[in-house]
Amino acid sequence: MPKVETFNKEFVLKQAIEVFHDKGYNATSMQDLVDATGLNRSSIYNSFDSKLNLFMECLNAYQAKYIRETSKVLLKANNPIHAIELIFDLYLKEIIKDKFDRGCMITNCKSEMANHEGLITNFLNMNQQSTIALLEDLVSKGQEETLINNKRTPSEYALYLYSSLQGFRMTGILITDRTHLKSIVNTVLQTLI
Amino acid sequence: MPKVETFNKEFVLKQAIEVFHDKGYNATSMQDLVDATGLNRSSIYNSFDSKLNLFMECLNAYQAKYIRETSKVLLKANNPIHAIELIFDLYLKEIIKDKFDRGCMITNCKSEMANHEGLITNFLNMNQQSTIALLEDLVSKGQEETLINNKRTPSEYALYLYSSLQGFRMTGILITDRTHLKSIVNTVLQTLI
DNA sequence: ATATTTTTGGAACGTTCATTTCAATAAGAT
DNA sequence: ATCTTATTGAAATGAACGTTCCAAAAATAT
Repeated sequence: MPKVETFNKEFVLKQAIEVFHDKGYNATSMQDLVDATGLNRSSIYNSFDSKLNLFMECLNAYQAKYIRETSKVLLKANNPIHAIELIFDLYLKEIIKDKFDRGCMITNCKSEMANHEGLITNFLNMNQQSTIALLEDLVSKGQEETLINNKRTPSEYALYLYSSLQGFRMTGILITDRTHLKSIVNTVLQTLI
Repeated sequence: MPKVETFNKEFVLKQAIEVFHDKGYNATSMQDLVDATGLNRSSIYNSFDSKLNLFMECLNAYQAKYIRETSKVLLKANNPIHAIELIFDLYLKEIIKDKFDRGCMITNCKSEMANHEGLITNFLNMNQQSTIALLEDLVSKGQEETLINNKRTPSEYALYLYSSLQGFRMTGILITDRTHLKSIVNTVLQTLI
């Protein structure tokens, strides 16, 4: 059969993510996306149906990138508490790397769109659930190895860490000093040991 | 002299805050504000100059309300650590009370607009500074009274608590179960004692 | 080469946006 | 009563919004 998709979808999503991450959903216009991707308006609608759907694909790609990087980081961890530290360090690096100080795209999306768009709220709930599950697993193993104290259950510590991660990302929007950020991480970890 | 301002500015701001808090800045239209305030378009522009300026006034009023409530709560505190707990409890009540689960208007604004609008970024920096200063003062006193441990400096703990507060507000957008939320607060406090 | 299907370009769709304009109305001050 | 200023109503501004449309171009399969 004939002409197959010619543009690089991965690249297009990467460019779209940059805009959405910077401006959020509502402040991003279709023209912004046309400019950023280099695609024609029609091509965007042909391939992504709507602005919201393109945003959803960006969210998924953004999440997938973090899942990949988290998995990579977990392999380097000596033990569960070290794994948790490396996860925070991953975000710390992201904060410092981002020269526009945009925070986390998923956290920003939660703040902007949660409880307004069904698809988005569902994505956010799934993201939350899997993040907490990962953390709970790490805490559970950490307690088995007596590296993490037993003052709270894995479920409680997981929720605490999830909440701390979000706060960390929010803080990183206005505070980008490595020392200050690392101090937050250390204080969070101090709770567990 | 002649006709003095006739509408209730406090009420108008309260109504505008409801909309901005719910939808954020960009998703709120001038028509939304006309509908919510009951004011005429022209009257809004007469009194507030622009959408952005009205939003700034809303932010200030919203912040002032929290400063008032925080001051009230601090009077009830037996000691500095109790004061910190009461501040978290204040937010906990807000989270549970809000039937639309909108999170904190200032945190949302940070996520949506920080590092884009100068006036907003300035407001957010001031808000951050005063919040951290309050927390640092409480931690400092708590350490003097040996209610808070000396593992970290007041400045470090203040930043940690500030970050935790933001995370708490973000978490409260999707998790509104009192038990879970209270568990986060207790875990944060456990770090200090 | 021809048939088939996708991607393009670019204009156009109808709405909605924030903001302005201006004459009419209202009300305290003189 | 009259002057002065604020508020109102309603329409109009022009730009920008997300989305659609369609003919032209491109590219694979036959």
